[in-house]
Amino acid sequence: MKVTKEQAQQNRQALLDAAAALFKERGIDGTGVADICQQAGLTQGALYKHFSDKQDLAAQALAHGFGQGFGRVKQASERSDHAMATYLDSYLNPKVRDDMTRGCPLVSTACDAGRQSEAVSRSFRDGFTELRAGIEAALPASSDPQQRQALASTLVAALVGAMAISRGVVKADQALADEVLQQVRAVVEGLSAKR
Amino acid sequence: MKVTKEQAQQNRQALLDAAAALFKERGIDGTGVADICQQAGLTQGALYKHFSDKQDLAAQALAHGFGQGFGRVKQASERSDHAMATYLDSYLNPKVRDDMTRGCPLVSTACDAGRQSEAVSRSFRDGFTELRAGIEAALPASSDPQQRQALASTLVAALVGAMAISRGVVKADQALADEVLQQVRAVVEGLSAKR
DNA sequence: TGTACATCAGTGAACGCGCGTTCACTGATGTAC
DNA sequence: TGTACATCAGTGAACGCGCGTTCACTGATGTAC
Repeated sequence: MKVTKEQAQQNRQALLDAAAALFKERGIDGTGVADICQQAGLTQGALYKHFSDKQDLAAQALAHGFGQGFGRVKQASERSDHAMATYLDSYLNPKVRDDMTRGCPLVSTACDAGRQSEAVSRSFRDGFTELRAGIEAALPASSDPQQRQALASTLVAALVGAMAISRGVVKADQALADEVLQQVRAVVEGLSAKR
Repeated sequence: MKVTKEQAQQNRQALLDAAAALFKERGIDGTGVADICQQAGLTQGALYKHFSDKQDLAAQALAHGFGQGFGRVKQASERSDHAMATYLDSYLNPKVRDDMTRGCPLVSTACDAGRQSEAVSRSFRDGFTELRAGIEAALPASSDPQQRQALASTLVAALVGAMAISRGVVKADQALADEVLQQVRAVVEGLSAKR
């Protein structure tokens, strides 16, 4: 039956929430639309009233996921190195590693994104450039703006890589998974404070 | 019909070759066993005479993929910083980015590994520790061995993250994808030469 | 404000398809004598 | 060296299942008068 406009919008958000979480947890190819609809409390037919197909949902869910907190490096009011330390704690966190649902979409879909549609790639790019800009802003001023952005790109790559690797090895070797997180945390903090 | 022992071993290798390539290209969840068997020139039944199930094949194919070249940072005979430069060229290469088949298994399965069996995680860990040891050996001697390993972990994370990000954004923005590769290459080279 | 009705978000069953896995069977291999 | 036969890698068809997507239908919403 028909439903109020507000209810329809709420249902749409529920689908995006469920999709964002499940795609992060199980991957895009590893998640069925039935699971998403069930978690959102709707039937499968309803999904196709909001999204043209699974790829469209994936692209919008990825963008939705970025909008939920990982883009910004905390408040600009704090001192920049302290803000960075806080951000690193929340990013390279063992608890976040063990609950993919809570992690940065950049990590969960890093490999997925290259294998999906161009729309998914666009959402992924937007998420990356936003995060890189946040990291760059938290870096101390540099004489060479190009070097500053290059460093920001490298730090983001290190964060994403470290979390992906930590997740990859954790089932086989939890000590190593923790070690990688700590090591990268220390090195990245050093690099972002320097100068 | 039965086949010589040598032929059986050859068929097994063909399955591992096909699986390693296809899993890298399309992901573990995105690849069907039928595709693998077809590429190896065998029927699906044959696969189960060599591997207990798809997870077993995935774990062994991942290990097989690491054995094909990405573990070692070139010859130890070269000067260490030159060896590193050569390695970075081959690793953070736009052509390798565009042909996942040729890339490092660590990148292609970084997200997959966390979602698969413990056996897959073990293969992933072995590949990571091997690559990290290679990078560490190519680093200049340091007074603090712990710092040296931490730097090696961070550089590997940066390489893996950079390639994954470059692949993620390339469909939407090729210039950005190339830029990330170059920026991370420059920063990593600087970090690995220093001191 | 009250009534008539077009709209359309959501339902739920069905579609064809490809998935991972199994299994009875084949027939060359390679061993036992 | 020659023969008999157990072994087993590989075949190919079939299994049940869950996938993404479609569609005729429902009925409350919200608009037109």
